[in-house]
Amino acid sequence: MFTVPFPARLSASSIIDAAWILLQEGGQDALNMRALAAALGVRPASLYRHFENREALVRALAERGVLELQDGIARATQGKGPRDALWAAASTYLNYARNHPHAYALMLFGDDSAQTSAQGQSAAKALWNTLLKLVGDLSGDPDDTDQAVAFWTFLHGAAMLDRQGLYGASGPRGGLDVGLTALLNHMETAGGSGDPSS
Amino acid sequence: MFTVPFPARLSASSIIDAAWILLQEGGQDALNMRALAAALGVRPASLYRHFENREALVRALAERGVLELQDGIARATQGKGPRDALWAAASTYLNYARNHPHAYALMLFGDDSAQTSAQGQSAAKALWNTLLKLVGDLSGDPDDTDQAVAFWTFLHGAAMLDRQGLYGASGPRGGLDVGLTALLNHMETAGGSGDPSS
DNA sequence: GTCTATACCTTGATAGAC
DNA sequence: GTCTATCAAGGTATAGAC
Repeated sequence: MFTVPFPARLSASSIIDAAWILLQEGGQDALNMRALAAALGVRPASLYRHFENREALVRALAERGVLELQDGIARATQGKGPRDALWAAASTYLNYARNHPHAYALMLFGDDSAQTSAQGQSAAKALWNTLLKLVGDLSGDPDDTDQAVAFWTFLHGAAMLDRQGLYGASGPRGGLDVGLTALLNHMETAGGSGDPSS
Repeated sequence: MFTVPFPARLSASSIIDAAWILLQEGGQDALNMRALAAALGVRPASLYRHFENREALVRALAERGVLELQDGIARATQGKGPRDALWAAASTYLNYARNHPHAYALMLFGDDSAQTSAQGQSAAKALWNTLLKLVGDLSGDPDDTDQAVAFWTFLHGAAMLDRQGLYGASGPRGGLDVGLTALLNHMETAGGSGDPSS
């Protein structure tokens, strides 16, 4: 008579926590409703009382990842000069992507890993604004989209190549330092986007 | 009596051609054995006489993509000076990724889009050698791995962000030009990897 | 709110007739 | 070499009892 379902065994946050672990350890494939239910000691059907479907769950995970990464960047850049802040942001970004490869992919690619996804757009916008401000602090142009695009492009490329192990056994070596140095130098010397006429 | 299976309706190359179209139009999801058989006017089981399994087919497609891209770069850079050649290579690379987004992903990510894949490694190595040589021609160091890593990182990042539509409605704007300019300038001025002691 | 039970779908792949 | 027929495995999701 004390096996009535109170208090609830599940909650949105406990599900997200378990799902996050599954994602972290086995990627998207490991993140399925059966495995998730098993990890929580519950039946798959029970999950649908807390999340309408798998997509909603994935959305919540992506949001969590973006907030974590943004928070990490904010903390790493606090109190630093423009150039140091950008360097710290890059380092934080790449470390996060390396330590949470599946979450990083989930944030930017969403569910399918093809085409544009809603949470990908949202995550991208959030990260974009974060990086844009930092870049503006160095280049002097508070809306230096071109330099910010270049910076983000480089970071994302490094995150993805690293994630797939495509740098090979020797890793990126000094390539990331070299690239970042080149981009930051260019920001400092070039000032704005390079086309003041527009 | 003339419906005997000669001459064969299928061949490895006709299958690859059809698979390439499916991949191009619908991505990996559209590339399944049923759809492929239907596109060829044949039953799914018949495909297994020509490819041991789906993975072998994907491997062949990845190989085709790498060759196409390498060939395009070779042609675009031919007869150009070092800096122009690198610029042309970048342009060709990004155009290829934009025009064949699914094939590009297949080449570098392989089947699953998670973890390291065999054809990903192979494709990466092939592209790497192509880019390494071009970079060496500009920087002066024939084995300037750091600069080549930076260059490739940027290209891959641009290809992936573009592919996912994450640059937003306004696109990368001048960001790609800015980034490439920064990297090429750095190659010219910095000479080697920057650590002649190693 | 969780359970049992199951429907339903989409895959890749195979056996054996022709 | 292609066919019919079918299996096995994996997934999301729902109805209705408790």
